[in-house]
Amino acid sequence: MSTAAPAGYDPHAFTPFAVTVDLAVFTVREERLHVLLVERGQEPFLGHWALPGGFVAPRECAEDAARRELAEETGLDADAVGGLHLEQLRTYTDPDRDPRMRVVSVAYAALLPDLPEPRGGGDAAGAGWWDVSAVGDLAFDHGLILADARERIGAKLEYTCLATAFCPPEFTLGELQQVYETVWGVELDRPNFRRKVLATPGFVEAVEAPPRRTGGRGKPAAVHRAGTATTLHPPLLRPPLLRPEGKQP
Amino acid sequence: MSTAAPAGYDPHAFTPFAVTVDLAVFTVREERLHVLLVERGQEPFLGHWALPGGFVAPRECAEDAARRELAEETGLDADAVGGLHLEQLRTYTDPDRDPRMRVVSVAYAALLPDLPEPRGGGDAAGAGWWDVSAVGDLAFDHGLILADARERIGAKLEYTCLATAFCPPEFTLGELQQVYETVWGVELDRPNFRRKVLATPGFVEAVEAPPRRTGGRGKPAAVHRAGTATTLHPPLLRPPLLRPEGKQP
DNA sequence: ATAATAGTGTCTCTGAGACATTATACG
DNA sequence: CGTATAATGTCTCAGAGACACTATTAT
Repeated sequence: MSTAAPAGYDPHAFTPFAVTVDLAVFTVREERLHVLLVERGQEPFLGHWALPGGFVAPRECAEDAARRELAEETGLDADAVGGLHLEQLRTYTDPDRDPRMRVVSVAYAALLPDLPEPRGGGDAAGAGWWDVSAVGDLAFDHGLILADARERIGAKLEYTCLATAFCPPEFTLGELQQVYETVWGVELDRPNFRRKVLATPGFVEAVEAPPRRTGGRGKPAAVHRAGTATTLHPPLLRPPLLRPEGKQP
Repeated sequence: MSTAAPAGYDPHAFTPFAVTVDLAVFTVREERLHVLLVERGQEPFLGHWALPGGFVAPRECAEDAARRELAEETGLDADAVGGLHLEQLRTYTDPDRDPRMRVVSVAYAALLPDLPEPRGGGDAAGAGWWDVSAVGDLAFDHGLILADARERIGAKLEYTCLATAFCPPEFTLGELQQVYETVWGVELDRPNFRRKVLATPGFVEAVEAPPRRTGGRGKPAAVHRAGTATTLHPPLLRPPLLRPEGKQP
């Protein structure tokens, strides 16, 4: 833009890039955080696991591309994918992140309830849910993207109502608490969690229905739906864990 | 990636995009939030104001491109630009956001102290600081980017120590408070603000120096430097303002 | 009965908002 | 002196952590 580089705005002076989307799709299964991975069927990184993703089409915005890829990978129908929360995470632009060519990738994170069918895409190379703490090295910089996505999701639970996106349409407060505990990797006090959630208008609303069994034993839990609120005021902060109180006076 | 779209990973099947960076560079001048804008010297949007930015070079990551553009626009030397906080905001990918061709833009936000020299780039078309509340329509989707940047900056002040980036190397607590009040558009209670800042270890540290004049009258304020902490626990939340308490049972 | 899970009540402590008071400069 | 700004102190209330206790189911 400066006079020293007037070519900056010259429409013929640009370098062509490929633009892709990569998806970090999370769910909670069996009290563990899981992420959707696909096994690569081509070089580079043939046989390695990677985040699902693909190229952005010529007349498509990145979010539409992400929804399209998500529908392909999970087998969810377009309506379901159209309604769920997709969060743009960050864009990864290291010149060497793809050995073939210059590719910048816009990363998205998505949260799904535990699907009865673990995968939907008829991908020959394989796809499936992985416990995030058991994920090894991923293709490209997808390990970095996955780490950023986990951090972002954890932070978002603090000040948004996003946790309900991990739950089925109707859920118990225990299941909602399990989401927080799984994503944050901590245990929460049940009475306090309950008090906080119910004290936030619009976070959840009670469902007038027969209470749900919890697998057999114990008192059946009341059933709730996600409310209309999107943000938490005040936030539900993660317990500080081992914060070293950095004092050096 | 699914068998229905195997071309997705074909390195010759991608659509070429131009990739740019756009910068929302903020400062606080005269108790108002200001943003750096440049006047466009070419079509499209000739004569309109826009955020500074430019194309990403062939072997450059987006953040390097942003720093390069920032140095060109502000006239800061490379060392100063290399040290300051650049925050990747979002990537804008609407297919029609640039009428000339398909351009995706990675937006960054930066915070600067009030510079003695309002601009540095010898840009013929003009550049300067604008009061954000007096900014009219901008070129492309830069109005949207600017709005997103303001929101992000405001949110970041809540849970990070970023506000010191708006201040010169040495500053008073009154100046720091002014940053919060300017960005948030609210008035804060001075004793409470002071208590909160000083109670956060590593946010600021006192400078052993003669107290600074405040323009003449009144008691001189003690001088502080930015500390080593980067996050605020617990956060310094914006006053809820007019939160309508959305209750509809 | 006991075990297991859901839900309620209560005490306490921290932190923030409101605001009075004191301190130190200038004129 | 009066005025202006910086800094300290105090009161109160909301919200969160800890935890005791009650309720309702299955076995």
